[in-house]
Amino acid sequence: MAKRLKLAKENSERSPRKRATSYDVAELAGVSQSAVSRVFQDGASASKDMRDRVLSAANKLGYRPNAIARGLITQRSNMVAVVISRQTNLYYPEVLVQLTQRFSEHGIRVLLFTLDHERDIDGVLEQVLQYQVDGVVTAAILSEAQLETIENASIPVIFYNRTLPERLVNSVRCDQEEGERWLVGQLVAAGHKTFAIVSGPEDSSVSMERTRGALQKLKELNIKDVLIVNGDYGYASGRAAFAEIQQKMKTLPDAVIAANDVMAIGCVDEARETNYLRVPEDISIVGFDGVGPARYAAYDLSTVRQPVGRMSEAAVSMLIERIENPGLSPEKRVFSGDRILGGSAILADGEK
Amino acid sequence: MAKRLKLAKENSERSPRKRATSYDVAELAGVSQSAVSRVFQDGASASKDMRDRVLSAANKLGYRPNAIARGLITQRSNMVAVVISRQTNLYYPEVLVQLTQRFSEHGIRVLLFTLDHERDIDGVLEQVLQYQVDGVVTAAILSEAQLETIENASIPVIFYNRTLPERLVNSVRCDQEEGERWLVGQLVAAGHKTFAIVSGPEDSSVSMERTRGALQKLKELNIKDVLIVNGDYGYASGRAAFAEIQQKMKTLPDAVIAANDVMAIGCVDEARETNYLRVPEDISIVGFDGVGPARYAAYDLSTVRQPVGRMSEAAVSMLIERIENPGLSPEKRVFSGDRILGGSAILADGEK
DNA sequence: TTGAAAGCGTTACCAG
DNA sequence: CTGGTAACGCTTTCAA
Repeated sequence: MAKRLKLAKENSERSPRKRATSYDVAELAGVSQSAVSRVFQDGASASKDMRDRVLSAANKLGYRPNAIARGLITQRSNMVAVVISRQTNLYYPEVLVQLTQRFSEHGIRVLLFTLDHERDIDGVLEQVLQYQVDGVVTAAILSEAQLETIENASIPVIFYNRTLPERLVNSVRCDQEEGERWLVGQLVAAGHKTFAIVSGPEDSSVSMERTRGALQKLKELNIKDVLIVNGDYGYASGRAAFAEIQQKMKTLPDAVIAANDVMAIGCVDEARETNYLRVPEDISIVGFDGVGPARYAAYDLSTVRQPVGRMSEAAVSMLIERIENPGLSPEKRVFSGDRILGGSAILADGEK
Repeated sequence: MAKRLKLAKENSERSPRKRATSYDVAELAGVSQSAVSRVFQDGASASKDMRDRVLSAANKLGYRPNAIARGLITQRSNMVAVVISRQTNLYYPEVLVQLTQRFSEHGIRVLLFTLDHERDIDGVLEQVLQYQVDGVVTAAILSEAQLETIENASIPVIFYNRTLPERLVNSVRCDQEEGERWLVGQLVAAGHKTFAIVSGPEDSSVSMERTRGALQKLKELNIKDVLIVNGDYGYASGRAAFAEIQQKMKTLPDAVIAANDVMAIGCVDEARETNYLRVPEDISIVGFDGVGPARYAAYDLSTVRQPVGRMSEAAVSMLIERIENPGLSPEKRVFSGDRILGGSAILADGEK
C-alpha cells in the first residue's frame, strides 16, 4: 500500500488532470482507503469525526467515486441499454425522454443505441453485452438466437411494443390490433363501405400489427377489396400513398386507414391540396399514435393514442424488478390506446 | 493464478449465469489469460494457431470482453454523455438520433441524460462525472462553476446550441440571431410594418437569442412598439399567444414572429380557426427550426432550418478530436440556418 | 510469440 | 468502528 500511496501523491502533485481516487482522499484525511469507501456508501458505518474528515478531504480534491470501478466489483453497472429504431424516436420522441427520466429516478443511467432499421440489431446487441448493462429495453425485435444470447448472459430484457410469439418474454405494449379494430368498427358503423390502408415500413412489427388488426376487422364486417399501399411512416410517403390510392382505385374509398398519424396527415394534405377533397365530408382519414401534430387544428385526427407515460413507467418498473429479482417469471403488459374522436373522420361515436 | 482458475472453473460449472471471463477462455483454450486479451485486440501479436483456439473457446463459452473492466485499465470508457433538455428532444428529436449514430460509428456509446429544465443540471453533472465518460455534449447551459468542475476532471465538453459568453469553450451552434434577422429583414422588405413576437421558455437560451435577434433587427429598421408575448415552445402556447396578441393590440400586427415552428403553427391555427384570418394574406407568420410539421401543406412555414446533420457531425468530430488530443484549443463552429420561403408569410424574396 | 505479474479504483470480507 | 487485503476482468509491461 505504501507504494500506491506514494504513486497517488506524485500524480496529484504533478498533473492536476488525474482524477482523485479514494486513496488520495484517504491519505489527505489520514484514514484508510476502505474508510473512504464506506463514507460514500449507504449503510456506512463511520464515526462522525471520520466522516467529516473524509468528506472535507474529498471536497478539497474534487473526488467522486468511480462508477466504472464500482460496477466492476459490485457486478452492477447501474446502466441499462435502451435500443430504439430511428422510426421510434422520430415519430415518438417522448418514449425516450420518459424512459430516461424514470430510470434516472431509480439511479439508473441509460445507454442509448439507435438502429437505422430493425434488422441492424446484430452488431448493436454485441455492444450492449460488452457494456455489462444491468438490463435492456428494446423497441426493436430480436431473433430467437439473439434473445437466447442475451438471456444466457442473464440480462433481463423488456420488449417495448414488440413481442415474440410463442416465447416467454417480458413486454410492454399498446394493443395495436385492438386500436385498429375500434377505428374500423367506428368507421363502418358510421357508414363507410370502401377502404384503403396505408401500411408502414415492412420491418416494423408495430405497423404489421396495425395493418393486420384493421384487415381482420374489415373482413369480419364483410368488407372486401381493400387496397393496401405501402408507406414508410413519413409525411411524404403518406402523400404518395394517397396519390397511389387514387390512381389504383376507380373511385376513391370512403375511408383511408393510415398506419400512423404522420402518414395520415400526409393523406389529408394530399386529399385536400391535390384533389380538392374535404376531410371528412368527402373522405375519412384515420391514423394511429396520438402524436403532437395529430392535434393541430388543421388535421385534428381521429386516432388512437398510445399511453406513453404508463407504458414507459411499466417498462421501467418491470425491468428494475427483474434486475433486483432475477428469478421473476415473464410478464406481458398490454395497454389499450386512448380513443380520440377527431375531425378527420366521421365515426359512429362522434355522431351522437 | 491457480486459485483463480479453479474458481473460474467452479463457477462455469455450477452456475451458467456467470459471464465467462478471459480466464475461462484461457483455461479452455489451454493458453494464458494475456493471450486471450491479445486476441481480442487490434494489433494483436498472436499465432494463427493460438488465435483459432482462443476464438473457438470464446465462442463456446459465449465470451465477450468486459468493456467496463477494459475502461478501468485503459482509462477510456468509450462513452460520452449527451445532456439534453426535454424541449430539445421533443421539438427536435433528430438531434439525439444523429449524435448517437455518428458516435457509434466511432465506437463510442452515448450515455443519455435528460433534463426537465435546464436548471436541473447540477445533479446530472454529478452523475456524468461519476461515470467516467470520455466527453460531454451538452444542449443545456452550464454555469462557470460547473464548467470548471468538469474541466478540472479534464473531460472535454461541446456545447450544442449554447455558448458561454466571455469563456473559451467548444461549441457548435446555429446562428439564431442571423436567422431571425433575415426573417425580419424579409418581412419588412415585403412591406410589413407592425409586429408581434412570441418568445419561448425563459430558461431556453436559444429562445432568448432568437427573440433578441428579431428585436435588434426591428429596431435597426426603425420599427417600434413590438409586442412580446411569452410561450413555452408548445403548440397550445402558440395558440394562446396569438389570442393574447389579439387581445392586447388594437389592430392585429402585420406579422407574427414565433420563436419556434411549433408555436408558429399554433399561431396559424388560432388565426385561422378563431379569427377567420387568411395566412399569409391577412397576416404573416414565421417560425424557426425547420421541423417536420413545418413542411406540412396546411402550414408550409416560412422559417429557418437548423442544419442538424452538419451540426451533429461537427459536434461529434470536435469531441472526438478533443478526446484524442486533450491539448487542442477551443473552437466555436457557427452554422447558418437554411432559409425556407414558405407560404405562411409574405417575404421579399418570395415575391420575385 | 507467449506467459507472469502488476496495476486500474472500487467494494467486501475479516480481523482487531 | 476501523484498517488490511483480496477480488472484479481487463490491459500492459517485462522476461523468457
